[in-house]
Amino acid sequence: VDPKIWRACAGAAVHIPKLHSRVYYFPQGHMEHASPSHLLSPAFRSLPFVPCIVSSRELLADPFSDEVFAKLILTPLPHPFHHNHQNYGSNTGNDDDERECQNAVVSFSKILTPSDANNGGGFSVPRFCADSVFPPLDFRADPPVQLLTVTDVHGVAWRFRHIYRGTPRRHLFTTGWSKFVNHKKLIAGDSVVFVKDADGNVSVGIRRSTRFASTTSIVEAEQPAPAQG
Amino acid sequence: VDPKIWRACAGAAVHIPKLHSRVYYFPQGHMEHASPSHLLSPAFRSLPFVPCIVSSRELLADPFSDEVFAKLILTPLPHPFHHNHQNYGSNTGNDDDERECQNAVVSFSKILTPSDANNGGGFSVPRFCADSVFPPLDFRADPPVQLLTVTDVHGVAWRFRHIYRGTPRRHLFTTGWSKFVNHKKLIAGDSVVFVKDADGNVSVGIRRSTRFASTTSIVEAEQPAPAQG
DNA sequence: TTGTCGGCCGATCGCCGACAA
DNA sequence: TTGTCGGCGATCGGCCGACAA
Repeated sequence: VDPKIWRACAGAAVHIPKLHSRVYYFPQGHMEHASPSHLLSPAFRSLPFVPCIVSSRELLADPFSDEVFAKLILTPLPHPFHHNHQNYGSNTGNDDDERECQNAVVSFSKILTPSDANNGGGFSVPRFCADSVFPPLDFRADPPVQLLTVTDVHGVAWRFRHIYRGTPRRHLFTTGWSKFVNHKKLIAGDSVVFVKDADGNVSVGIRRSTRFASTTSIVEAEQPAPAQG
Repeated sequence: VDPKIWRACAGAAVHIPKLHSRVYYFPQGHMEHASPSHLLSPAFRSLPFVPCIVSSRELLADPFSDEVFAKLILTPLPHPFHHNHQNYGSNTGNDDDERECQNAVVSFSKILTPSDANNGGGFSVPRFCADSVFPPLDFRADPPVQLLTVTDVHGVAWRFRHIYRGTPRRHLFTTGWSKFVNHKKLIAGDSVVFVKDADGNVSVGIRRSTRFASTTSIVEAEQPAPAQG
């Protein structure tokens, strides 16, 4: 998975330790989050924490739900960390892919409204997103319209008809949007993330709202969110 | 799963040993059919066959594909079979459910034509099926029509509009058929099996044609098959 | 007897500007 | 600036008899 779109989907608050960095593994915390059947060597289970090295690091996306996650392999260190050890890696600063992300990358996320997710078929493109992420329209045309190709986390290409119309004028996705919503099984409250890289290529990621088993809608509580990433 | 519809789906050639009957387990044959990861005790792997008792027997259907299968648990016998042993069960004759199936049960199977599986939405009901399996229509009506409710292997009810119309007259399923085809993901070459029990209740089962990875259609080769079960 | 086709009608999809928040 | 609505035109699903195999 491309690190730019991965990072945009995960959000700015998520930090994944870089390769070869030193981390502490907390067996107790892991046990609480993992499934009950998760097995852990008894030698580690009783320790409060285990010093480790990140020996493998992959940014992945679920092939069905598109949800992003990281796969880390931690190798226990034979001895606790010692200050000023010569083989220390750095835990601070940015990873290579994080640095790359900050380099000439623009992203924008929007929580889908009921109208966006409806079978009505359209998507209201916020003005800022159209101006800063998508290729500029030819405003001499009436109405200005273009075919936009974006790629998802798996590299699959999706095409949206991007039009600027209506009174007052606004940016919209029409043809192609409904197919995307249905295929990704998006509902109101989910988010879409558009990312433009340095070459002007646009990617799209999705972030699903946490859906409770409760019958009450949580869409209201999810509404107020910062739009720009 | 109801044994009547299970047997109709499996076909007359399929024989499942009855409970408590004696069977031979062939490890080599099983290994060849099972997935490579299937584990088998080394104690059994080298034997040509293992005398067993059928200690559990269930007729099941895959919840997604509707394909029927049997789950047997075989308990190895400590010693090879001896003739005239007092605890011998019988391997011949019919199981209880096979006997039940033969009792006042009528079934009919048809391989779906392209027209049956098309999105056109209809199903040509063969004359014999309409006469012998489905409840009789009121031929005084013009056209004769009724709403037929059938249950699948999971006990889910499906409703088909059964009408006798056209020139020349023929039996057809219209409303409800397309929904069934799409939900079961049926294609031309697959079969449907209708079963009427002694109480006149109608069940429906499906049997999928073996589909090869090859790009050539196998529909032609599958066509000539006996219709009545 | 029954598989396939073209015609046709109604339902749904989805594009549109109006309007208001 | 943008969310929702009603209108309406295009498309599609699916019911029909004709016809032939």
